[in-house]
Amino acid sequence: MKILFAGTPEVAASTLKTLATDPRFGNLDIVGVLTREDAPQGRKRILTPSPVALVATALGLRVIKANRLDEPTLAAIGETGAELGVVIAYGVLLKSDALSALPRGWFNLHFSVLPRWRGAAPVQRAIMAGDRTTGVTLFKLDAGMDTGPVVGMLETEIQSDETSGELLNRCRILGESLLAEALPALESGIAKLSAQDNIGATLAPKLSRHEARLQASMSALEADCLVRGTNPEPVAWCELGDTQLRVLRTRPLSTQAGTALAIGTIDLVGERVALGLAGGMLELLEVQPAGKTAMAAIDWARGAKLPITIESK
RNA sequence: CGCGGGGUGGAGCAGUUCGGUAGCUCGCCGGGCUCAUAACCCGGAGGUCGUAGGUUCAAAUCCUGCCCCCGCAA
Repeated sequence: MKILFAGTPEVAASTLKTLATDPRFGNLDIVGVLTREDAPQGRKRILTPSPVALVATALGLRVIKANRLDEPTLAAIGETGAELGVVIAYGVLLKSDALSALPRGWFNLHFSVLPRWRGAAPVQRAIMAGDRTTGVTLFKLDAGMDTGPVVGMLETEIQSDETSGELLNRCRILGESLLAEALPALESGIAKLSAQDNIGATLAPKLSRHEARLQASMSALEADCLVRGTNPEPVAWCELGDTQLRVLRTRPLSTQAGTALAIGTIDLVGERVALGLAGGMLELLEVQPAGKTAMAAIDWARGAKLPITIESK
């Protein structure tokens, strides 16, 4: 089957590589790869191709770079002869004329169990909300935001110490299994699509840095979910005087008698570095001071002048 | 030329303002105490202070160039 792959970030690039090289997808013919245009990256704002573009180029695939599906782009897609589109985090909304550009339609691999967490940051939102399980869903794109009929889904438990980066990687692998099952079914026409039930739908908008700020008023569990959900992007942080501390790894700490810390205070509790919150204590495991590389919290504590108080808003 | 922080034994930091014996908390090695220990005590190894040049009697510290790491902003 001739397919067009559409995606942009690292997670999509990994799956593209699998689709192109794994024997499970042997009868797949990737006739084109659609990805976002090169974008400035990093401090020096160097124009960089997307991870998907890099992988596609390395695989010798035809690459179409576009941030909008305008006439020329649709024409280029048409020239590939693709029958079906596989979309993973492309980052561009497809409107009706684009949706009808491929005879068999577009199928989006989404990293949540729809209709929960529709939108750009499903994995992060699931962790931040304290969900016990999540998964991947393959559905046919329609005009709405992640609202199309579902081809299939696979669920997985969220580990209590799992970060978004780790969970996303597991979901990626799950998603590849799902595609391995579903693509042949779609090709032969035996796949059944079932409409989403809008009851229970939640939105997962992109995370802002502002949302990733640790608040002293949180519970230890909430804060831990925030830290895990925002790692590796945009990363939880707190303010220490005139500087900021990024908090990469934490663990809720059971509060024993006599060990409670004042709310908003970071100090040593035995051999552990802990942050006192309104709802319990949060052990800091890995942090990154502004201007430094990430380090074990205990190492940071050695050079920091503890106790120290975080500022809240 | 977007703003800013940083590079000092294995780790994290201080010392740089005002040039003059390499410091602190750990780790590591050895010894001691202890029923025992991540606790405590004693001792020890380990550093051309990112790099190249300059100033100076003397540079981690002052001057100049370069390399590398990172936060913010986009």
